[in-house]
Amino acid sequence: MIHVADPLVTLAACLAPAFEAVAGRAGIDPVVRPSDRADAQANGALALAKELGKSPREVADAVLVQAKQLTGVCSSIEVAGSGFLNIVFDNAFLGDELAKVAADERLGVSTASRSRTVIVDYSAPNVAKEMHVGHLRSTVIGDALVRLLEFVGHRVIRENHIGDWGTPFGMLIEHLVDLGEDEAADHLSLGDLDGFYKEARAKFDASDEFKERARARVVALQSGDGETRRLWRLLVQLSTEYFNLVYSLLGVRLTDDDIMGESAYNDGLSSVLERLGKLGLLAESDGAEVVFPPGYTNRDGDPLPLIVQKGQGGFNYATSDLACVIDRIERIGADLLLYVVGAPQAQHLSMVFDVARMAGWLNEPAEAVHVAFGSVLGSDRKMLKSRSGETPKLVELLEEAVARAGDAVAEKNPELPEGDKAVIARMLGIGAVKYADLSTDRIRDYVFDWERMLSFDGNTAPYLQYAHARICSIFRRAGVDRASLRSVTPTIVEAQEKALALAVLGFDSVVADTIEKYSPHRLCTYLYDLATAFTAFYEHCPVLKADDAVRESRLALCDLTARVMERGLGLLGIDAPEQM
RNA sequence: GCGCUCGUAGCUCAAUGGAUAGAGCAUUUGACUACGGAUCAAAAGGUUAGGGGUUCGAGUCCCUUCGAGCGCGCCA
Repeated sequence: MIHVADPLVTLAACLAPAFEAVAGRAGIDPVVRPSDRADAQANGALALAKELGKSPREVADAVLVQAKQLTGVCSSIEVAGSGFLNIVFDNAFLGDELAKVAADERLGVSTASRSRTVIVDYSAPNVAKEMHVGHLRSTVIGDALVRLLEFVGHRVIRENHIGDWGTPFGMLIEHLVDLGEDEAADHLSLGDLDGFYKEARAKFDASDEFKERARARVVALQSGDGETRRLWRLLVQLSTEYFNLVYSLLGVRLTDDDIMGESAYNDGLSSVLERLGKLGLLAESDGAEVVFPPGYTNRDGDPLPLIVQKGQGGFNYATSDLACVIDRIERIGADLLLYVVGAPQAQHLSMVFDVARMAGWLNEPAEAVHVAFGSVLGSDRKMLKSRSGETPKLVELLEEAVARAGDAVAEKNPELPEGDKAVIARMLGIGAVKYADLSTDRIRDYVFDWERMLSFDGNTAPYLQYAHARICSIFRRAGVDRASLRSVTPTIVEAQEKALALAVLGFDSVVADTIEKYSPHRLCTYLYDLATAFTAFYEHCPVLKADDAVRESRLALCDLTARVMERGLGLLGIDAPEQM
């Protein structure tokens, strides 16, 4: 495998010995950062000055004297300001690095030093309930993380923890019985899941007789009654068929094989209780079996319990979540559990993880991480609502995105064949929605705005897709085989070429950084910067009009940019059409 | 009441403890019969909510006040 490092990483490795020689000890970080005054800067001298009892500039000067092995990597290195080292990369070095990336299927992205078995728990819609924007965030962020983690070589297991169990299923099954199976199937296959749920709920609230039947049905379901189980499976099946339609429209990789609903852990629930009991972690509180993880208090300042068995004897979601941890670690052998779940559940998950650690189920190096995200807001900065005041259905939102993108494509590029138009509209519309969701720090709430996300200007999917399509158009005009450009060593001359080269070479680092923080927005920001660097290059550096050698070099840069853009968008789950 | 998260330009958002806090919208000005104008350049716009502290250096770390959102025993 060809390993190509980010020039900043190479530089840091080259500078470290010089810093260590000056410091007289190992383990010095040169603190290499991007710079707006040079290609890079090393700030390590400032931190070292106090330790050595010298001024930062003296230290920087000393490092400079030691740093002779930088020839071939840098063309200039100088001390500036209060002790910064400003570094300019050698153009030939950058060209060689680009050639390595061009020859690499992975575009220079290295695989993880330690491959882990990662569970990504995401999407998690509820059976017989509509998918809404909350599921959008979990699904889109989770899907991007899956793609990123797989790309760097982890064993990734997708788990869709659907809500397919619990007391509501009594009323849902009784409602299904009332309607008749065929009628209910029609109802649900139309995607009117909320209607079905609401009708059941209304009957439950209005009729004592229905309420009684629903309760009896829950008991029958939990005791494994055959006919009840069959009806339950029918409900689950109708719902998952509907989910699959949404996933397909959305272009995420979840399938029925990834479903691990709450019901899947039923058999492990009593064992959770038993094991906690044996460990002496259980306490009895108001008739319930609970665990008190330290550090949590309720309104009255009393210790807050995690309830693992209700006063009535039933289990709840905490029990199921613990069974789930056990399953993932003991059966699957996972060492990283990612929960792509909304921020409001932070305390619950934190308590579950703490209890799992207390019980010894979740030990180093295995870890569980809550990949939390904020809410989707309307322009009023309140939870997004449709005009009628309801939570918008996810499918309708996606369909509107595709329709709006279709209008834009029809307007901007009327010559496209109808069939292509529909395909491209879907890529643009879905891409826009996903990118809007992924491009801001996930922990914050974000404002949903059709016009902004579908704009061809600014940090949006259509802008990035356009940058990519524009490059593809250059190749059509040039009539070159893109693959033939991949053995070319680009010649870096102009400042815009160099800026683009540095952007391309930074792909490896940004992928690693994105994964380390579980923050897809870092990759988004990078791709936007790449597109910006490309347009500056494209503006200043003629490609097709240039002389042969320069033309080939610039075409190679174009090819690399397009490949990084397409791969980067692909890691986010976003398509990059060649025309739009 | 306690806890968690957030607070950055008019708006929407960036910014591994590093120099002068960056983009995009919107605003103003300019370039060019255009290698896809779905373009580019420039200007203007900031007490990083307030106050203290740590540090050579703080939007970033700590404390505190204010504001917003969310959570806090048998729903998931």
